[in-house]
Amino acid sequence: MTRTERLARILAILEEHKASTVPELAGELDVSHMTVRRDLVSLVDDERVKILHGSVILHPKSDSRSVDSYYSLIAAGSLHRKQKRAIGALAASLVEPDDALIIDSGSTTEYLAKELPSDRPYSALSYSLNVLSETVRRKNCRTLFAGGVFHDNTLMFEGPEALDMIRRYRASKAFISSAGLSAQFGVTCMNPYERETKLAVMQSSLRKILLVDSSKFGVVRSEWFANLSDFDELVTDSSLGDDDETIIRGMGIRLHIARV
Amino acid sequence: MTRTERLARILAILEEHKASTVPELAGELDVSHMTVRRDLVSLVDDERVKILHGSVILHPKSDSRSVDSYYSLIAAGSLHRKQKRAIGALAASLVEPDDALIIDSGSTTEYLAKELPSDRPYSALSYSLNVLSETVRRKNCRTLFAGGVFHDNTLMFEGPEALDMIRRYRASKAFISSAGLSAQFGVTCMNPYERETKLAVMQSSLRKILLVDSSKFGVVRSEWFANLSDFDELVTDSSLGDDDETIIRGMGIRLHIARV
DNA sequence: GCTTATTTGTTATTATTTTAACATCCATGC
DNA sequence: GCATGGATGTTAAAATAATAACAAATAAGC
Repeated sequence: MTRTERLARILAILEEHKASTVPELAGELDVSHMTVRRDLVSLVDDERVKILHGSVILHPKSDSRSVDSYYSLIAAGSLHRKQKRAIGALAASLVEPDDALIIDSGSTTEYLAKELPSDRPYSALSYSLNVLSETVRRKNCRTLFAGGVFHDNTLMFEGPEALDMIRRYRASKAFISSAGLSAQFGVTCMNPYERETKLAVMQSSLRKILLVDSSKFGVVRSEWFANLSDFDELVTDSSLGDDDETIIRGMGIRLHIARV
Repeated sequence: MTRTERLARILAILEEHKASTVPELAGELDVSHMTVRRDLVSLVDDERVKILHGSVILHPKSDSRSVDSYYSLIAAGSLHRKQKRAIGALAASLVEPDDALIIDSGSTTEYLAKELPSDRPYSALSYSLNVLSETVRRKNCRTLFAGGVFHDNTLMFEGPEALDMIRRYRASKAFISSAGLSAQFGVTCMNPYERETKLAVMQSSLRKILLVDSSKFGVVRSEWFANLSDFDELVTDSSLGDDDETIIRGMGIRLHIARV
């Protein structure tokens, strides 16, 4: 077994058991305790693990994998991470005191939820587990949730009652994400149930704010739910092309560009 | 500082730092290392933490924890823990393949949710965050959720849409908890919104199963939602008095007693 | 094939933690 | 006020882990 394999196995064991000891790892890997120790210091240098006298755990920073990530769409290797995070942070800064928000599902809106301000009061209606996990823990945020049947690939809940709740609600701002947008074919998503929900959100919201990273421009998916011109604002990242920027501004949409 | 406060602070510190040591905790809590040690063994007995030589971490099982306990009603010092856990486990064993469940809010039902079987398919409708966190992670469980406005003391969601959803649903079994029950004054809870929800659940469920630890017998709270005789089964712990047992059996209620 | 460098193992020493026994403090009831 | 039981603190001995120095094994270069 190579050294690299050993390091990987150590991390795997820690993932599973949360913690371990040098003798335990030495037994498991069938090497001496000194070898384990030396492996561990190299993992410590990389900030992958933390050593307490007598035991090893995953580094608190990288450990976000245990539960949080269960309720998250943001995987380690997911695409356009930096862009999405920047977009989320910029969008969060648009929240004003006493706003009534609707926050759509998706990984970009999850970043928004993570960055939500904690110094002013507002309400937030959502329907996906990843957004919910963030809003419930904020004291200054009144959390509303539209339930339904759970879909475990999108972490979203959906059903007639959820639509009713959204239709009855009035949002001052809705943060909506999409899988594709095109000047010609409009703004599109992947599933019929997402479409239904987004349609209801568009109807109930005063200002409609689209959150998309620049890779979505020109992309068309199967489910249409709005025209680009239906949105009041758009938040994206700085890789946006000049043509696209001209088109968006030409439609009178307020454009926010997050520098990455 | 009381012992209970100390236990809670230890758990809080572990939540935040993932791990700690006896000297560290002793310094933080300003008590001797022996006191910390004795606190820790009691937490180990409750399976709340795990001790490795030289360090302490949250127990892997309850570590679903880092985030989870944020969504939990089960605090370190909460009362009748063992009884509730035993009741939850026994109630979970009543779940049969293809059951359509409604799971009420509360700490007893949280224990039920934690023990839910993973070897058979069923649906579970809930409306509280602690139950939700458990059902969403089970592949074999179809999760339904009745949304609404979030109440952060009970971790429960409530509103007209939630009631609609419950009323439209048909459960083969409902697991309901209560804050008090009395042969004379019926089964009671604390808040009007809990009452509304529980009433709806009673209406929509074929078999109504009450989960209460024995300390609730003879207790009357402000909000009535059912008579004892409205329930088909009752799960409680072995400290139940003989008189109460006779009354319950006399009503034709199937009684399950969890040995602690 | 030999030498050299790198990795791994062994051992003894040092430091830390655990355990246990006993002392002290504090609250409670008589 | 005094006695009693529970919780907390102190101390020393035993167990376990960390460190360091060196030996052995393996891999790499010539």
